Amino acid sequence: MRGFEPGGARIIVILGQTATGKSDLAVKIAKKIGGEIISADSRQVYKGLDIGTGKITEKEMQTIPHYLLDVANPKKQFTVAQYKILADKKIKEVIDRDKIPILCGGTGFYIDAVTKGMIFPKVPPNKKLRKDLEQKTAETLFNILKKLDKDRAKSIDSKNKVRLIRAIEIAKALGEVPKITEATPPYKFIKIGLKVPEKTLKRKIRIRLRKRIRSGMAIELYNLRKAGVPWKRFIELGFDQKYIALFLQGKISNKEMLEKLFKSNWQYAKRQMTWFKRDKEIKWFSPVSYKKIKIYIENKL
RNA sequence: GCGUCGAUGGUAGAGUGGUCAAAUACGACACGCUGUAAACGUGUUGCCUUCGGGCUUCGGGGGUUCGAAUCCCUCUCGACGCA
Repeated sequence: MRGFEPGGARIIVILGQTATGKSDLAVKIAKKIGGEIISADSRQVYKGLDIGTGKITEKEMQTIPHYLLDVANPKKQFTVAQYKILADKKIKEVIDRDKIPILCGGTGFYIDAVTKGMIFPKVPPNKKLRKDLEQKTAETLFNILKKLDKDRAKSIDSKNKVRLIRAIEIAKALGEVPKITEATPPYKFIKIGLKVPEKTLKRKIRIRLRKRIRSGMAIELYNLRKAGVPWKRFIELGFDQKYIALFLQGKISNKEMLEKLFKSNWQYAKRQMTWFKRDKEIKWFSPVSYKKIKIYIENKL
């Protein structure tokens, strides 16, 4: 720990729904204030998933360093806990270089993991146990958890199998689920949210989709397939890759694919907003009011 | 023209005399989330309500019945078959 007092170093966070122009803004700001960008996107971490996830291109980066892109193998599952570790490290590095970290992305959970200092229990996924537990009903799982850890059982969503399984996994490994903890990070976060009217956003999503398809989103996935990523995995990699994979396999028509792609993008955008809405620290701007954003940031720095 | 089958809530699609404001899925809307988060889960989804209920719905009209989305007649539309 050197140099900065708690609350001293500033980190800019740029978040918002998909297709609102976060990446562009981040680059602009970075150039202005001497920042470096740390992605907060749960899909762009994967190598080879470029067009389909809207990953920024080399050219668009305009020489600004971007981190936490292409850090994971698409065949393997990447998780928040891993992200959190990598992000913390990168932030520190950037600050040590006297640059300003700009956290930019649309994955609310990843952003919170960093900005709220979430601490994840160090229990890696136990594949065998999970497979076992997956067979059981939510009710059964809930009862198992109750026996292992009453406290966690009280707060958990008793119908959510994914959560229940993880809780049991932790409880089995540690004897109990550690109380949810957050350690306030030693930074000050300036959270900028980009918001666009519903109609505009829908249009933007449409336009972007068309562009992605034209740029060869399907080819990109086809290449992943050839590189040995199983079709099954595409479903987990995200909606764009899911529906394109279904199309490539001849399971849905072109028309159906386009409909699903748009719908799932839009639904995602709404879910993102549900997440962001709760964070009262976010200051919302229209992506076109760059000047206002700039002034806001400069006042906070 | 004759015959058969069909017409159900935003969509698909169950229901074939009461337990039906009508399964289920999708969509829509809202919400939750501490190692899958583009994931996963929850709630609401005819109208009104003092949350007890009340009211109007299953192509249109008419009937049978204590009671019809369900049975009968008829009309409209659609699919198929025969001419």
